[in-house]
Amino acid sequence: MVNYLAGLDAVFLALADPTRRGMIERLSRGPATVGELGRPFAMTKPAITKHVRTLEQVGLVRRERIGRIHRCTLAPEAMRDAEEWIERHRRFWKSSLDRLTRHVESGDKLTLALTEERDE
Amino acid sequence: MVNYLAGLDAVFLALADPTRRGMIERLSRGPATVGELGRPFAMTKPAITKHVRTLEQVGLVRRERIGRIHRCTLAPEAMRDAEEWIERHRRFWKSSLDRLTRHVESGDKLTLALTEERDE
DNA sequence: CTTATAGTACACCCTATGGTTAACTATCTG
DNA sequence: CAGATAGTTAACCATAGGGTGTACTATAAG
Repeated sequence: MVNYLAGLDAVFLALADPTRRGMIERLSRGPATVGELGRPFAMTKPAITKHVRTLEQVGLVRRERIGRIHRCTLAPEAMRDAEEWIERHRRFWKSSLDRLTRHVESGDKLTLALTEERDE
Repeated sequence: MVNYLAGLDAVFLALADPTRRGMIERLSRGPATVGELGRPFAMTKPAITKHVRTLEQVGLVRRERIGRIHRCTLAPEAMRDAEEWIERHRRFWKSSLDRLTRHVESGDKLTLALTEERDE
């Protein structure tokens, strides 16, 4: 019924890490190598590799090998679904809040608000 | 230097789960009890409790106890930072893509594009 | 009082995540 | 060729996440 795009899980999960968000911020100012992406963070190269690969796998980063370096660029189209999802539910908020307010103001109609969605 | 709001970690992580996104979708159509939130999902009550608590802890859901039921409402203000973060980097995309395109079109200036941000 | 209902707490399991060290491949440079 | 540089792979570790079953609290209802 509700469509849980598997991609949303992955994108939100990728964004839930400060290191990866930092990499995205860096990439939003232009392409960078893996080494450059990792330099600001106090962690080893394999850890950096993993983060970059995560970003690549969820489609947020594209990679191009040039000689021995890997040139990474941001591919923020992958963020569209995530942004749309959030935006959609932030919009619904206002209307549902209005309805709620109406119920609250009418006192004991609260119970109605609670049971109106039950289907058993 | 870069401000990694701890809250962003938590909100993105909360959104990275289909069950919790489903609960938010449900709540965007009006308040609901914990039981109502969990009914669509094939999992036990303690699991539901945990998901709801997660949403509550990151500030996406507010809870009000009425007798033995817990009335949950959406508090999507907590999504603002997340949405803003995404929107910010989706905006930067276009400009950085423009710069990239310029470099690509000029052939061997690619190397320049890769080194221009190094500060060591 | 007794039972059903709403929800939580606790102990536990399994797997995924984020990190490490060590060793490796591949490219660039002297 | 020898060495340095960029990056990955593999094995491992600790912790957190999502789920379970069972037991519990508290309110509602007969």
